[in-house]
Amino acid sequence: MHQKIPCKNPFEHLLGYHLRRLSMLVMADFTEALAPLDLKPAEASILYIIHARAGLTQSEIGKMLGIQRANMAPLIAGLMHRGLVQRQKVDGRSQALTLTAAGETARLATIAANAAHEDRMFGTLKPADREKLIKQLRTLWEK
Amino acid sequence: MHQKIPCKNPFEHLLGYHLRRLSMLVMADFTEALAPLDLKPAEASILYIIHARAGLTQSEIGKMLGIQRANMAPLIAGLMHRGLVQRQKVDGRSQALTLTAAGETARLATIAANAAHEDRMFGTLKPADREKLIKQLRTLWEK
DNA sequence: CCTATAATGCTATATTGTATAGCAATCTAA
DNA sequence: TTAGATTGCTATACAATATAGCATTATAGG
Repeated sequence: MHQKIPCKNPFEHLLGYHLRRLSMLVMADFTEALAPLDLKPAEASILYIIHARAGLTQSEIGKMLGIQRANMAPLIAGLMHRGLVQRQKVDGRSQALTLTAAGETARLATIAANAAHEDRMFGTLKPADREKLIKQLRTLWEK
Repeated sequence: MHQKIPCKNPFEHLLGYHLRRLSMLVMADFTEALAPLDLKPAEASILYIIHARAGLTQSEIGKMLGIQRANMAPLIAGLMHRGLVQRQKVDGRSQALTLTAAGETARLATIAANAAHEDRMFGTLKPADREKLIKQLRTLWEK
């Protein structure tokens, strides 16, 4: 038998625990940072993607972001209704998505909000550590 | 889950993005690892805490885990109904919580499941990197 | 002591994010 | 040509979380 060390916080040595706590904190701050722009995180992500890869269909975007087809429908409908996104028939089913001028304006605003948010959350890390952390996290979740 | 489409990813340089993707992946695996034990992550966490700090009230546990008083009530009721947790009056309001024998058995099972889960998720990292990562994440979310 | 305030446990309800089922129209491949 | 897959969508279900309010009890100040 090995010696047991009394531990007040039983999660102290669990990576998953700290990961989740930080992730929740960061998401809360991100949500708050986007609120003045009247955008939810998922909506902001969609604007990002459409800008980077204009012409994708909403199903493809959903696959990239891990959002179901069924849940993409009202999201895109909302963005279109607000004039941030427009679509164009590709064939009888698919519709290519692009940002409107207003959508691009909104995207630029979220870029700024996001940068401030990242600094708020991770500003205490040196840029090199920040970059290294990104690489570490990415290799852990990608494949 | 979802298929990954080759793309230039506008989130590549965002720490918050990778943090969230990894956190979601890890939570999904954790939930799956606990499923055979018929425990949800929150329930497992509660067993951990009660073991480490027997005698706490459910409100205090809630504060430690970030769970509202209102949401603790059915959680604790469920654990008691399953005979994993018992309580004892402290005064007219508060009740001190302790694990039953069955609760301790369940806790030990989750410890094993959790260890396997952490290895599955983070096993590619060297122990030193793992420890460093924990410290980094903790300082980012705590205080 | 008495009383105002706070804490505890709880119910009921709302909100949110996400998951499932199924449908009509359309495309694709055998 | 036709079986099967894909797209967009509606409706619905579910789980986690948030809010409001209540009865009981504890605590602190006068």
